[in-house]
Amino acid sequence: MKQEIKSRETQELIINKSFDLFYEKGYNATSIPDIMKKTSLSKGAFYHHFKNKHEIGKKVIEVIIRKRIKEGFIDPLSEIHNNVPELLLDVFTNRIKNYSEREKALGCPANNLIGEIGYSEEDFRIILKTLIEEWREALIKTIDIGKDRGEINSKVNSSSTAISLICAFEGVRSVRKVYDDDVIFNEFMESMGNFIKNLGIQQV
Amino acid sequence: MKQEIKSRETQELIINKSFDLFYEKGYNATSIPDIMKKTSLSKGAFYHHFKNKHEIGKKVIEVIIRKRIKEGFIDPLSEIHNNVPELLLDVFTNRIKNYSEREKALGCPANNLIGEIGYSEEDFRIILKTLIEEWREALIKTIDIGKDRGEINSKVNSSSTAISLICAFEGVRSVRKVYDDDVIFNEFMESMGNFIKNLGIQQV
DNA sequence: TAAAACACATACTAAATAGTATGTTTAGTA
DNA sequence: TACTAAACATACTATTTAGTATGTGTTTTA
Repeated sequence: MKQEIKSRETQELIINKSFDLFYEKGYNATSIPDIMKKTSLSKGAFYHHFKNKHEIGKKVIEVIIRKRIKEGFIDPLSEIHNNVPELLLDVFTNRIKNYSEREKALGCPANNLIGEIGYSEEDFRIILKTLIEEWREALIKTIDIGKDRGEINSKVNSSSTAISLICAFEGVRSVRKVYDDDVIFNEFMESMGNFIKNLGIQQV
Repeated sequence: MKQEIKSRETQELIINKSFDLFYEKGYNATSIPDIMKKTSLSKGAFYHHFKNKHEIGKKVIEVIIRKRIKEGFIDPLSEIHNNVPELLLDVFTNRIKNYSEREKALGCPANNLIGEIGYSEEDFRIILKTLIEEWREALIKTIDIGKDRGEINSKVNSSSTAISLICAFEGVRSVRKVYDDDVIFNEFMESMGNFIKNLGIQQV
């Protein structure tokens, strides 16, 4: 039993440090020695727990990145007692204000990985797709609730709106990376705010 | 004279092949031997014309990526005889339909680079920022013309709208990378279309 | 309590990589 | 026509890398 706990702790340590480095330097620019230096463990420890770099990449996406999306963007949608447009406004704009400088400068971990992988890492693509789909489905549900309640115009296409919100959000986090100030975020929030508010207004 | 021409041709060849590989595999995953294999030239040729990998990275952004943004997104905005919302609709949605499978799967080269660089490549960041700024300024001008002509609501914030258009567009191209079909593009275009159309409608 | 299994550490290999040093050929020049 | 320099090619170095093989102490189990 003691061994099992130790093993899991070590695995978690390696996964966490891997995420930190992938986030900071990117997947390709991070080596296994890099990771193990951060854990203060040896290379033997890495290869005891994981088959290769590709596998830790998958684990990082499946565990850490998934958790971040769930806790940061999906779970907050359950605060459904709020008015839906306000809820969306909160998740997609207000939240940005609370990002740390590090998070602003480094952007979205999932999006960075998407940018980095080409045709190459097909496995990563599939997992990332699943994460986006989960996010999208949660958003669609929320928008549909808003429609039922009359808070969102019934003519709004929930699915296309959900995807657009995700895309726009991933887009700013990406574009913000090349800036060194918050101008882009502020301008984006204004426009995004209008977009969300318009979901509730009768359109032509 | 003959030498100068040869030299420039070789440099262009190296830059072009570098772009192809950066686009397909990413910057970090592309090695100089990789590049030179594509050019059928030797390593000596590379280091004769360029100082190191970092320098070819800068050149690729400054020359190729800049040209792509200019020709694909800035120059078309000069077709100003068109109605501005329609012009935007064309540049930001219709254009997507004409992308090759390769371009759909690989996403936006500029955005991929942004995703890949962390704090690390500060030089790249600065150049990419300049490109985005040029794009944004062109968009602001276009939107302002639309306002003057009464095609766009005067209450619309040109600057924040410009950034949002760019962000949303970069966002879809990124998100599309994890999918293997055009559903995301189609859904995005619908929602983006509404956003652009709303620019012309009196808002509350 | 002996032995098997586990959780690592250490030492190594083989390949790839950035970059250099030194050719060799061709084009410009005095 | 002799010299120089540019445009490469070839050969090499030093480092980093992924991955393996093998060791050692600690649990777990039979």
